[in-house]
Amino acid sequence: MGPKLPSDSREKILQAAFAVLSREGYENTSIHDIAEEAGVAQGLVHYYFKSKQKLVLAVLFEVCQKMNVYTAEGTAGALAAFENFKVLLRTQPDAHSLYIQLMGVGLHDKEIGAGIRDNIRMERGHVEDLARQVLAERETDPSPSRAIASVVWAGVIGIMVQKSIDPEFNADEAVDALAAMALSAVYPSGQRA
Amino acid sequence: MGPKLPSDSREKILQAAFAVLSREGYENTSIHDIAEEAGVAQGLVHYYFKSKQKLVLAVLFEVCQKMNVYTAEGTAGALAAFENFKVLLRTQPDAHSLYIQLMGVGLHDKEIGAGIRDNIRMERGHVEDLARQVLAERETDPSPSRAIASVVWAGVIGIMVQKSIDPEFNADEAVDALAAMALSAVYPSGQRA
DNA sequence: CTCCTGTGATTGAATGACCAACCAAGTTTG
DNA sequence: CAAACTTGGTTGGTCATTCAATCACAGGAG
Repeated sequence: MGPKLPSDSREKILQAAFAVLSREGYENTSIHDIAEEAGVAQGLVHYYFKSKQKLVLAVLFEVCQKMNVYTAEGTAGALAAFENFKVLLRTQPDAHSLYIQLMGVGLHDKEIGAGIRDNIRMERGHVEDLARQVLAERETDPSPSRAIASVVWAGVIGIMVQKSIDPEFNADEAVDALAAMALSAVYPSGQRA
Repeated sequence: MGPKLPSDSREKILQAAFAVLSREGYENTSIHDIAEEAGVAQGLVHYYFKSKQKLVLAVLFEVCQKMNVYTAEGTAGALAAFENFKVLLRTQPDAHSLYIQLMGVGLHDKEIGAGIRDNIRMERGHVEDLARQVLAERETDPSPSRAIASVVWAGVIGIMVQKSIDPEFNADEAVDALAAMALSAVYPSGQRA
């Protein structure tokens, strides 16, 4: 028999919380349900996570880690990230569904809101870095990279939402169009008056 | 004393529900709170709206009406819509906040989900019509209009989300960039004005 | 080798609060 | 008067959190 790590139950609870939250939805999920899914007693959930809020915060952190798409740099990295996103849309619908829900919760829960906000800022920052690298490769003005990142990340969120809510939504087509628009906008031709 | 319209209380409840839901959040809002805000008895809420779900559905319909941005057609209509959206971001933060929350709720509530889904499809359809008009004005292939609409509406949702969650988000810059990308993408790739 | 004991892990029941929905009785209005 | 409207209390249930009690086990004492 392998050694019984003290964090074994903690991990089971975390996975169960993710499963129940994404399956049943935030407002339909009780600590009791999570404990049942994890196969432990209700009290143990509060032993490892002081409150429901802290547990959901830990789950949010877990979800964010499942959504990483950055595997390379420069133009190739940008193209790869869009491809990775298309794969994630197929393989991680639960994580996306839960993320969308926690966005809503975060609007009125200080801690969860801070978690979501930090995640969005970080992701937008990654996109901005990629945009700057692409612009540098083309030896053009790097100043629009922030605006581009705002739009690209908005598109990512919006595609996630439409895909989650509408099963008929053509996500691949949308991602391809977003990629084309983003990479053509990086050219200096898109200047505004 | 003015004449007491029978629909007066119903309207008061609807407005109160919008106010409390957007201020406190969905899972922190009870029928009791809404009745108190409206200045009526608890039972009256169930008299006019059979259930909490039906009430929220009516509020969702109300919210969607506050988010209309289409005032003209063709390229001018598209530009006007983006400008109207920028105004809405400043004037209707409550409606946007509530809409985002109901997106999350709709993922696990059949009726609210159907309401959100129909709204998204309709909005995307409006954008697609505008895109087709713009492409027609330019006498180019209208086939990419669906993909463009998917990306533009994704951008709209994503900008709403980022603006609601992050007070420091520069929404005007993002909308301008989205407009520029959308209107330049309408050109067939390779041609530049 | 056995017993003892302290500590963290785990249990399940109790607490106190809250809520959606229902209802029976009152009020207004046409 | 009858129908629509309004009231506020009741009901049956759920929930997060707390807590006292039990368990597993490691390691020191005898």
